[in-house]
Amino acid sequence: MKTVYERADVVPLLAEIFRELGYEGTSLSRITERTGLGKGSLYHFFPGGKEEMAGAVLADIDAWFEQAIYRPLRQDDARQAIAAMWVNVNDYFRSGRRICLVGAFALDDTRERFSAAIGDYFIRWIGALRSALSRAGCSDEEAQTLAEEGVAGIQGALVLARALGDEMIFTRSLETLAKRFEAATR
Amino acid sequence: MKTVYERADVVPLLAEIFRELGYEGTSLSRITERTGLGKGSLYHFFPGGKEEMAGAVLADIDAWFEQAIYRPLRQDDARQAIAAMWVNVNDYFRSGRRICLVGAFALDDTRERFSAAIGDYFIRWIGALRSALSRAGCSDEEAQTLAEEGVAGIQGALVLARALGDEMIFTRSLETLAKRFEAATR
DNA sequence: AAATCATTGTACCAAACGGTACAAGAATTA
DNA sequence: TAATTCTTGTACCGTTTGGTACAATGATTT
Repeated sequence: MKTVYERADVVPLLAEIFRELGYEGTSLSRITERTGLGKGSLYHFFPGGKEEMAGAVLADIDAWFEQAIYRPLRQDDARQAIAAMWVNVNDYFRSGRRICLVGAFALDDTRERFSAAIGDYFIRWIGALRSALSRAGCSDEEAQTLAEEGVAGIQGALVLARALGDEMIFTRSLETLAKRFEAATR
Repeated sequence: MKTVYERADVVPLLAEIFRELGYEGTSLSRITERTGLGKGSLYHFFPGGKEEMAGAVLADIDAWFEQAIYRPLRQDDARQAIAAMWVNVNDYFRSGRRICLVGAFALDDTRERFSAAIGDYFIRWIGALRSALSRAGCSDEEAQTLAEEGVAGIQGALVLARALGDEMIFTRSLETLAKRFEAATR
């Protein structure tokens, strides 16, 4: 028996599984089959079972967005951070081939289990984006409206891209949003 | 034993259950408990089981959107039909308390089962909206972009409203979109 | 009223579910 | 090397899953 994995190595694998199958659709047998880890290992790393696994995935996602998206929006040059956001988001979601797990969890009953993490994720995204827009010259009201429109637009573009099996519509939607932001901050 | 229900009476009940729990999260026991119908009745109306139930729900949704949203957008006065769309969509989704089942199905593996119906729903919505925008004076390119932005914006607003447990953000997002459309069609 | 058809509740099925127990092997420390 | 801790595979648990069979009752037709 080998000691190959650490908890941190498993989380990204779990993330991909939850993304594809959803919370209820992800069974322990699918997890063992796709991670190669038996139930022994799984319950050793995540004593709380499936719920703890999904929780760890959400925390991991949150940490990534915090450092790659939110913090730059709050601290760095506003226009540059916004421009970087479009690029990073397009990469992160693989041009729409990958979905937003937080958004997906929000849509069904799974939300009840993780409402705090789900709410936080979007509150902080909108807040960080609003901060950047304010610094870039938008009025408070305009910054709030535009920030909500941007985040909602990304989530909607993911739905559309998956529904139509079309990556181009995702990238195109981001470009449209980017243009709106540029028009409002010059 | 009574003969109360018809197939058509069950479909809206099923729709609400699938909306709340998702496809995988919806078990036959939850269905029997919330519809009051035993497995006997259920499999009598839907011999194909859960998949046929969800298929019937999607067909029902599609029919509603066709008559209430798409057809007016294609046939009636363009500006009026667009204005009516925002109102009808806000009502249909109960200000964001209700989600779009088609969008939710698109996000996870459930898409594989119903990809044709899911794709159709969004293609026809975008197409109808583009038609109205064109008739209202938009260029072909602008109409396409704006139609995609509108449908994506609605889907994203549903995600946000559910994630934040906030109805106002949904209604507010629709108003923002409506203003964009008005600015582009005058 | 007899016969037919539509509807329904109950009992049942094998398979899969999430989770637990635990002994045995690996890695680390003493 | 001995003791200890960290990992892992396997077997097992009770429950729930989607689905089937079928008899019994309701409504409808003849």
